[in-house]
Amino acid sequence: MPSNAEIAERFREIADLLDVLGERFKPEAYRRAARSLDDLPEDISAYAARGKLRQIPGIGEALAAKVEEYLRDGRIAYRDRLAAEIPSGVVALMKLPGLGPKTARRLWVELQIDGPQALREAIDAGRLAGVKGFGDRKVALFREAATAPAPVARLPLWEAYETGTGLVAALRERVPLDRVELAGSLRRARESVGDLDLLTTSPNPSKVMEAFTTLPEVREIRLKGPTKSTVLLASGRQVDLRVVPAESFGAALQYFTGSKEHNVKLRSRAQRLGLRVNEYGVNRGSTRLAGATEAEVYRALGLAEIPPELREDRGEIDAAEAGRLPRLLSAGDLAGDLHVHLPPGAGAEEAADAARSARDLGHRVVGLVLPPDATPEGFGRLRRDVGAAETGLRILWGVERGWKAPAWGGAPAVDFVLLTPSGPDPPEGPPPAGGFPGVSTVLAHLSLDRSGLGESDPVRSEAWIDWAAARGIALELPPTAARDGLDSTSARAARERGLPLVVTGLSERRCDPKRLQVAVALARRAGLGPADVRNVSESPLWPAPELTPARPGPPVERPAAPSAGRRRRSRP
DNA sequence: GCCGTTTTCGGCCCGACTGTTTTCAGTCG
Ligand SMILES: Nc1nc2c(ncn2[C@H]2C[C@H](O)[C@@H](COP(=O)(O)OP(=O)(O)OP(=O)(O)O)O2)c(=O)[nH]1
Ligand SMILES: [Mg+2]
Ligand SMILES: [Mg+2]
Repeated sequence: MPSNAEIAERFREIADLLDVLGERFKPEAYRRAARSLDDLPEDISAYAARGKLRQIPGIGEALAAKVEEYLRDGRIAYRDRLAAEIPSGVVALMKLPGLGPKTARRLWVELQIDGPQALREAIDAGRLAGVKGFGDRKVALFREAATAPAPVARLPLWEAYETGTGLVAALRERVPLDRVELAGSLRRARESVGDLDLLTTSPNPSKVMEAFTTLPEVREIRLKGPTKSTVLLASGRQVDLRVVPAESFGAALQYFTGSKEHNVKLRSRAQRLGLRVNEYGVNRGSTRLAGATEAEVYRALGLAEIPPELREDRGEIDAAEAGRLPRLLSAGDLAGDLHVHLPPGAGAEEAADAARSARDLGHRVVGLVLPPDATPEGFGRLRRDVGAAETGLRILWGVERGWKAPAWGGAPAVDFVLLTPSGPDPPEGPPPAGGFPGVSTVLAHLSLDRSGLGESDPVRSEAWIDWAAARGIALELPPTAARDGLDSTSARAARERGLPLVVTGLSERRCDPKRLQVAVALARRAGLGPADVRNVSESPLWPAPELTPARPGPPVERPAAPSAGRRRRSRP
């Protein structure tokens, strides 16, 4: 859906330009519409053709006209006029850390500074000295902002999770803390995370701030106050810490988890109810109604507690009011992980270790995955040697098979095949030989990634979902999202198509509960419940696809029939 | 520019930190 993204980008440009002009609410109106376009499940031109543009949240008469103009002309005259009036460098100035629309405009209008480079030169030439409101400290800050390297890119969720949990552990080592949570986009399980947001309660906030800002990995202190500090790590990654009293922990967690748009909607709702919501609690006048837990905060607003993964202002507040929030998957629902890699040439010991790691987590089933060069003979030996050594855990054997791999040459059959694509798009023509008939198949290591951030390219993910749906092939939700499988947006679409879905940790040698936890969070973000996920059952396999047999299929050992009530696939 | 179980016009979330401010503006979360 290229035009959705293009129009969203044009609207965001307009928003930035209007910011520079000092407009108050219009910029947010354009950003809201841009976000709606990003969230749209279909190409915007389909809405335009049906005359339904105005039904998109944040699109009214004026913006609908601009969408139509772009679809017709490939440009929006209003944007072009603004862009001609305001040098792009002024927008760049506004985006420097610590500078905003007011400063950028003043620099431009009063001092003819039209970009970061010009700002640095002006400062070095002393042109800012004595200008009202620009004292020495501010000028120094401007210069630093103008010469600092560009801010680091967003981090894929899984990496943010590792950095974040490491940081929490480091902080706990140095100072006693009551409660600590990672909040922000990480807690919401966004596929990409900009900064890390930490919330704590402590009887001694200043001690916590001191410990936080002096952590060895801290390169620079951006802000430091009694309740809030911001630092940059050596990596350039920003971390925000907020400390609040224990009785405000729930309200603060609600605030710091966001999203911003969710918070604004919630607080507007509170206003209507005669209430005020902030990070310290819910209040009516000077009476405090809630604050210790998030559930309390939502209840005070007449809402069911909204899972963090859904807090994006995409209708979840109305759903919470109506009691229509979905029952989401939780880690405890899973019977086991279906994607634990065994190393090349793994023997019985390694396989047994992997199985035991799963059993020790209380799992009832594990999918052990052989590397692509595995052979039926080697697999036969491995399975025999592992034998009945394991108790209380069912092993399902899978093998990764490349698209062009020769068909699996004979018995014994594995329990499932992880078919790995060789290119970015589904191929035309006959189905691959890598799989084989009669065996459940999942597309694995599917890379739909658009930007290296775990977010899928909507066009390609739709193509793969179509391809898999037509063949009864399952799709995978790994902790790395679109790098290796579905992200939450495409998982939502796949669920609507009724595809078999598996939530996996995609780990090496051992079942990794932390990776599984992240994958579950992504599944929750997709709105998936236990009924949508195959591996909630210890018989998680799904019907085998229809692939062209390369040779008569070997006898297939199916330890158990797939559960009843499975969805039927349809041919295209 | 959008939007409506108080509004079709008047609102549009609320607070922390910093700098230069003598009472607050700007930026950010
Ligand atoms: N009420 C309110 N809350 C905000 C605002 N801006 C940010 N927050 C809250 C909600 C955010 O999720 C949280 C953390 O802010 P961040 O800027 O780190 O955003 P977030 O973590 O959601 O996304 P990120 O991946 O860091 O870009 O603070 C705001 O303008 N108003
Ligand atoms: Mg954040
Ligand atoms: Mg933050």
